[in-house]
Amino acid sequence: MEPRPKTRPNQTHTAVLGALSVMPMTGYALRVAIRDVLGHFWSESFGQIYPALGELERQGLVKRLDTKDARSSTFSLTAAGRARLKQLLAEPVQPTPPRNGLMLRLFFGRQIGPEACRTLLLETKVDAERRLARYESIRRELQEEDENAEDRPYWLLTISAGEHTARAAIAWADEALAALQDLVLPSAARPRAMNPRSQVI
Amino acid sequence: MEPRPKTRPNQTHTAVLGALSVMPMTGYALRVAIRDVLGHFWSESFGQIYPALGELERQGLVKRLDTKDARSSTFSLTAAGRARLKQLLAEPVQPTPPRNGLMLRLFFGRQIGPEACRTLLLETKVDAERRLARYESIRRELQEEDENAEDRPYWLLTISAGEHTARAAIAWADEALAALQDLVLPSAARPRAMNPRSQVI
DNA sequence: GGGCACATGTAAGCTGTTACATGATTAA
DNA sequence: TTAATCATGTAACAGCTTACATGTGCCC
Repeated sequence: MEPRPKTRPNQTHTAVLGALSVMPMTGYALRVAIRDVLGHFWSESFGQIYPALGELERQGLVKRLDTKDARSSTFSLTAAGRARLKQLLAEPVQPTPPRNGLMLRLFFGRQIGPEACRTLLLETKVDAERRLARYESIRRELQEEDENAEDRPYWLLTISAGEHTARAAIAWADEALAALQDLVLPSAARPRAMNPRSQVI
Repeated sequence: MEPRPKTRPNQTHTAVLGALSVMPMTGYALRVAIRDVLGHFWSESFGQIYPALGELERQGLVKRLDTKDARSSTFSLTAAGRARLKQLLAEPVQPTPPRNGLMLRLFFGRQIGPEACRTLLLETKVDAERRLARYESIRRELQEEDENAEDRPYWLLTISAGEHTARAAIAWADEALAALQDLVLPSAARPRAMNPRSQVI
């Protein structure tokens, strides 16, 4: 009974090192950056960041600048830290097991009925529209500013992914709402039979 | 210091009760059903299912049928269990904090370079295509069989979501691959400047 | 006879969230 | 002066994964 045969690389480390690769930051700023910039596809809980910084410092991957103000310290990546980041990013993506509460509810939608499903879908659609608007505004901001020109093309890839996903969610919600409509109404009441494919893309 | 002010409802219970609402099953069959049927949007690790069944049995939400074979027991939903399921499904969807390893790698793609990103995107695309094919075949199967006619429209909603998502992933991957191409080649080498929007939908 | 699918569980331990605790600075 | 924001951390614990442990029945 070996103690620990397989340690998965800590993904928090990847995110923290990555954020610091863009610019040195305090722990607090890291939290804000991860929430506001990576927020579309990543999250770190507050209580993870400080322990991670401590661990990374112990390993010599980040170092504290700025000891002038004793109450706050800015961390920056060391050369070893940058190397470690590349290593971590090169590792295969570990797919996170899916857990989509919305789909779970819809799959068992018979138990809650079409009306409740309709509400869920409308919420989903509104949410996707909000997200889409945000992505589009972020894209505009990014394309206007001249900072981080080297990183920008990569950042735009993730924005683009968000846009595609949001548009797909909107199209799906519309289609699903129509299908529910057909389910509730007597079949003859609506002329056009929904062919799911016809709505797609 | 109160002991536990806020207990989030155990989502494993929802999935297990939901699966049992379709048909009575053994723990083993539950695991298989959750993996094969809900697998596109849900997962339960093996070690969760038996403890959950025990807890649900203690609460009188499921009961053991079939004590004829002592080594295996089929569980079915009680009336209380069905009521509890409806209650759980009616609760607001708790959004799971996102953690998308692919996006993390692309966002910091500058560190690994365009070629590594290209590889990631190609893998993503192949994966999405495989998923899309699976969804389409499941849809066909579902539309042919006559079992579970009441549940089927809801199941199709989730299949449809999978199809939309997969198609969006494919379109995005194509667009992203083209954008990377532009990044690598000198700008004049390719006539058409990529306007990300032009490729969308 | 061997391997695989069926079947049931337990134990160890990591990951990640939430609440708690504390304090400085700044804007209204 | 009071609230918000900046700032740093710790403690408790829920949730989940993985590995371990065990056994039967069936098919090739």
